Amino acid sequence: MEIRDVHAFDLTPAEAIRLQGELRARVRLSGDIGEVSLVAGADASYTKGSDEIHAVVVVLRYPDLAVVERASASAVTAFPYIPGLLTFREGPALIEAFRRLRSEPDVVVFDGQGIAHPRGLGIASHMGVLLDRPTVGVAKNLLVGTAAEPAAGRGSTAPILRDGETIGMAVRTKERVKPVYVSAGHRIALSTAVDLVLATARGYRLPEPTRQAHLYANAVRRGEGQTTLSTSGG
DNA sequence: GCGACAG
DNA sequence: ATCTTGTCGC
Repeated sequence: MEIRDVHAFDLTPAEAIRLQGELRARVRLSGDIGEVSLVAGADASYTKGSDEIHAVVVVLRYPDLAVVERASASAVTAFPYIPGLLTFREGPALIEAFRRLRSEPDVVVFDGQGIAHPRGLGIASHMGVLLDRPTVGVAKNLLVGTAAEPAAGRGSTAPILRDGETIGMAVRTKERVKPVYVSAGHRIALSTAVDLVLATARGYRLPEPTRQAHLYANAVRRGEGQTTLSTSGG
């Protein structure tokens, strides 16, 4: 993907928090993503004891969800994991993976929060602004806010509330299985984000874009990353 | 001051 | 996130 600006990541936690305050003003919570033909999933895997990170982006064709491209980038993280500052740890490697991507996905699903974040700038929103592309946050756990338990059936939802405001939606993607927490990332409405998650979740708790990204990230970490129909790197 | 805390 | 086998439940 084309990525114009050079973005700062080498910051102290205090500087990172200040930058988030500036970037959240650029997040847009609306926008018609139009006809989706390519959906991407982004994720990262780590090597046990080291700070080696393996970031990947997997592009799937919509609606059949066939994988059409994979890109990866491995690096040594310079930032520790601090709740609320995840992007400063995974962002650099993810940006490189996107830089190596040839296709232009219509929307990207991230493993983590969108605006359901202490400062309204989870990894999906942050990356959305940097990539200037529609993004969705799909987290396995909440960072802020609370949500009631959605009904047991697939497709049931319950708003993620924070100070009486809806910042996301708990979505049951699979019957009787713990819901995922969806929040708008950038250039997308929450309802559209929820629709996309349900439309791409087929048989598993996690939607296919993130599920495929998970699998590929682990493969890359184990040195089994393909090159055949994908873009490799690292 | 005491917990909570995406991946 | 990662370390890890079998096991209980739908």
